[in-house]
Amino acid sequence: MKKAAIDIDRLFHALGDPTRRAILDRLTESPMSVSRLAEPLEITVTAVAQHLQILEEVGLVHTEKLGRVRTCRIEAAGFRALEQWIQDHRTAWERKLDRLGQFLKEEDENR
Amino acid sequence: MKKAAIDIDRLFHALGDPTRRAILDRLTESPMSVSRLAEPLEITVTAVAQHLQILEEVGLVHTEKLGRVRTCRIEAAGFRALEQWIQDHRTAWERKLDRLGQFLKEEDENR
DNA sequence: AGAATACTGAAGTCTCCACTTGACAATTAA
DNA sequence: TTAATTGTCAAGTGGAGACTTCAGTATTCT
Repeated sequence: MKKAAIDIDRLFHALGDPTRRAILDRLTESPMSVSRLAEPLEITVTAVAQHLQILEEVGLVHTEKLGRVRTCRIEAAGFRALEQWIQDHRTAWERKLDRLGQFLKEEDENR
Repeated sequence: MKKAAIDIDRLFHALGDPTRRAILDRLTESPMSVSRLAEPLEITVTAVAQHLQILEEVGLVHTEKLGRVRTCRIEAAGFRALEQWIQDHRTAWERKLDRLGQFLKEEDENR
């Protein structure tokens, strides 16, 4: 009965948006409120809240509301899931790329 | 005058689609023609070709046409770009997460 | 040559997604 | 208490993107 597994689909999708990556970079500096996050981005607070929901769903951000302020901070789970995916694929990838290595040396004139 | 830099936006976007990841996984086994790639996926050859174009643009796949057959194989550049992005962000991320560590221990009862 | 194979290009459909607006709720400040 | 701040909810708009179909081109097979 674990936390819902992080969906790699949604993870990549979440990271595919420049605004969301900007939010993450910003939160890397320090935790921050929603409206504070919205300031430099030229979009509505509502839009930022929507991005935050997505980021939270994939475990890249954690938020918590105290009083009227929702404080957002970065979370490790999503990042770890991404690293895990890469880990899982690097092996197969490198194996393949090694096999290709020989193959490509034979036609090395076309680069 | 280097190759057009791989756009991290497009990279994440490319990897965000399950069909495209399936194509990649498939190509990890061995190089393959477009129509061969299309077989197990339940979509048109045209659709697969469109996916391949995207994958090629972000350096995850390399294709080459000989005669009437276009052979597709996996390429390292995109994968490396992804690892690079992670590398660049892990530091900041971990620094932040460490700082958070102390903070979170103090409220460790809510998990 | 004629038929099958392997793709390509253009155009259309349909769904999803980023973002907005506008109305509202809750908290804090004056 | 009134006003400002901070965010939330519901609904709508516009554009991108994952397909499809159909018509065409080049190559290989018979």
